[in-house]
Amino acid sequence: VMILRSRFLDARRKRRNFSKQATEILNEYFYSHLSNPYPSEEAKEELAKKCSITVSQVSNWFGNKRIRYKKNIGKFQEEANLYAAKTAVTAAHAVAAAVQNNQTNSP
Amino acid sequence: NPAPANPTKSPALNSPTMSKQIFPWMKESRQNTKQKTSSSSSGESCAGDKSPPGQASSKRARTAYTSAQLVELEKEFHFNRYLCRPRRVEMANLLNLTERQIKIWFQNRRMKYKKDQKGKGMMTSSGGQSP
DNA sequence: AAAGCCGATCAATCATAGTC
DNA sequence: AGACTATGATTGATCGGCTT
Repeated sequence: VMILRSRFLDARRKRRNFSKQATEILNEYFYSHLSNPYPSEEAKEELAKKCSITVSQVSNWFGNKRIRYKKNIGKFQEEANLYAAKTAVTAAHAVAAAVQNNQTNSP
Repeated sequence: NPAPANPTKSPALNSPTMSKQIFPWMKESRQNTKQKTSSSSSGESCAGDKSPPGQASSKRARTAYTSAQLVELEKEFHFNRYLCRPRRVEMANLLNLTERQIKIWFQNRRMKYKKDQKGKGMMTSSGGQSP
């Protein structure tokens, strides 16, 4: 009903995609918290700063991501593995650093 | 939803091809978390709540408000950010919406208003560009 | 106890950007 | 150029928590 219901009162025009780095950061967080991808307000603020976008945009991103992910898990399988591997490497580096640090100043 | 105790805390997923589980948030399509033993129309105090043809699910289809309805709602919102009960009943009849819908609309509108106010208010000294 | 509000989220949809 | 897909934003409606 009332097709073309408004045309006005719709400020969602002129949208721009986020930068590649921003999407990278958001995806990294999403897939490294896949068991519970619900960032706290503080986490959102931090992400917003890193991505140079607003907190609302971070919320929108996670909202869209969650819904679309669960709607078609298979479609994101590839992406999921990609980021899973990436964070695994990061974690490995962290562990390596920790181990080394532990050896240098140990009893 | 009591998240199932996660046995494996931080598995060292080595192989790049796996590790996909179906965590609880990926399930349940809303309107289900609370399964009371018996099903009954949610206690609504609003008159005129039409139950979907037949019965079954309460799909709560996303009703598309007409521009006329939105204009009236917006006008009223400018007058009062909050609605008193009598006025709400009046608008429900006028716009052919349930009291609940009016109430929800005002709640959402207040949230939107607050969000808008947040965005404004901080302009260092640069103007907008327009290529 | 019940009704309303808030904050977060969901889910459907809109409109545009990007791809082929 | 046009169809199709990806993606950011909007919004009616729900859920849980807290207040009146």
